[in-house]
Amino acid sequence: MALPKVGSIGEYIREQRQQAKISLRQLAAAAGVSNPYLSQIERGLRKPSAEILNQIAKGLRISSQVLYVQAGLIEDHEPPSDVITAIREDPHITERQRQVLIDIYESFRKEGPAGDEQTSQNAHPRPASAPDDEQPLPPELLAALEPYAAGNGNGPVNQETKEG
Amino acid sequence: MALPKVGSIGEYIREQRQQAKISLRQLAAAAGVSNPYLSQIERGLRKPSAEILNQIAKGLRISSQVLYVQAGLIEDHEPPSDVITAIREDPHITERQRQVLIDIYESFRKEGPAGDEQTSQNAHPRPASAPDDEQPLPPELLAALEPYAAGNGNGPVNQETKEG
DNA sequence: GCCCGTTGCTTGCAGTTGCAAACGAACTGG
DNA sequence: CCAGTTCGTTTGCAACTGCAAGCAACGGGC
Repeated sequence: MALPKVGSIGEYIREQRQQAKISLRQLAAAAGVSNPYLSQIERGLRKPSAEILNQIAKGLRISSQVLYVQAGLIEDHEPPSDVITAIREDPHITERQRQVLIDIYESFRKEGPAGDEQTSQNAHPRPASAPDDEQPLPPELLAALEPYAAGNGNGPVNQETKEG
Repeated sequence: MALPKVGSIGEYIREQRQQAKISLRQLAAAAGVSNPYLSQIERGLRKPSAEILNQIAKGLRISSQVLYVQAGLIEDHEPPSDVITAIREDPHITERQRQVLIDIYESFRKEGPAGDEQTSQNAHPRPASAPDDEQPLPPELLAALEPYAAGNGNGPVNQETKEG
């Protein structure tokens, strides 16, 4: 995270644009906004909305989140060091799966305090290619997890709020 | 179709608010916006800016990112999974545990993409209600995980490589 | 009947976003 | 010198956000 803290979102955009060696108009075209408006944004005369910000991020080929954080529209993004938070916020898994993952993680934390096992913390970790071929997981273990994977079976998940 | 989902974000907010069992005005106050404006947002008559969206997310106690994705302001494909990233960067667990967690998570993603629960993203994990019938995890399952919990692979101060 | 508090919705208005058009400066080349 | 292009900027205006104020409906207490 060697990015210098830029007070203004506009300066950051301009920096990124100049690093990419593209003109203001080129970025404006790529982002789908007008050149004058982008000029004003970069100089801090306008406060772009999230939609525009998202388009600019696309045009710059950078993460929207990074830009949002720069704009102060997103909290400091703590996930990088908080597995529990990431699991809690993941919209792709069911509530049941969430709970199972958290439980397993916590049991791991209790089992073995790994001490100082530091790994390379890259900004873009590789997807799923481990250099050493560890066996993924025994099928029996995954089979044991399956009933949890589907939540409570087939009923619509609604057991959450059982307090009228 | 630049903004066809203006309505969906409002619906989502309303769902989350009603799940949290708070009134429109209460959320408006918690989010620091006016009640009429929140009403218009929920009904899809207004497109809230990212700033307002962030405040509403805070008032709802949900992640800003989740709301932004719902609003279509963040591309969902950007982070393959914040959970994976968080697991990979967690220094408290061993490499072995990391792999197990990732495997389980990915198996969950494959198992239950049913997509029937996505919207009930559990805004308030538990305001102040009694815990329901979610058993943490059967001990047998944790027991099955134990051999993986201690798997070192690279522990500097540890017994030598005991292949499991 | 009446009053009071809460719910959500509608209305007018200031302030802002975002753009089309036009501008001056710098560079190319005839 | 003038014509052509590209650069970032400035200007005037339509459209929008976001709010203060006010509205009708539901329910409880006297």
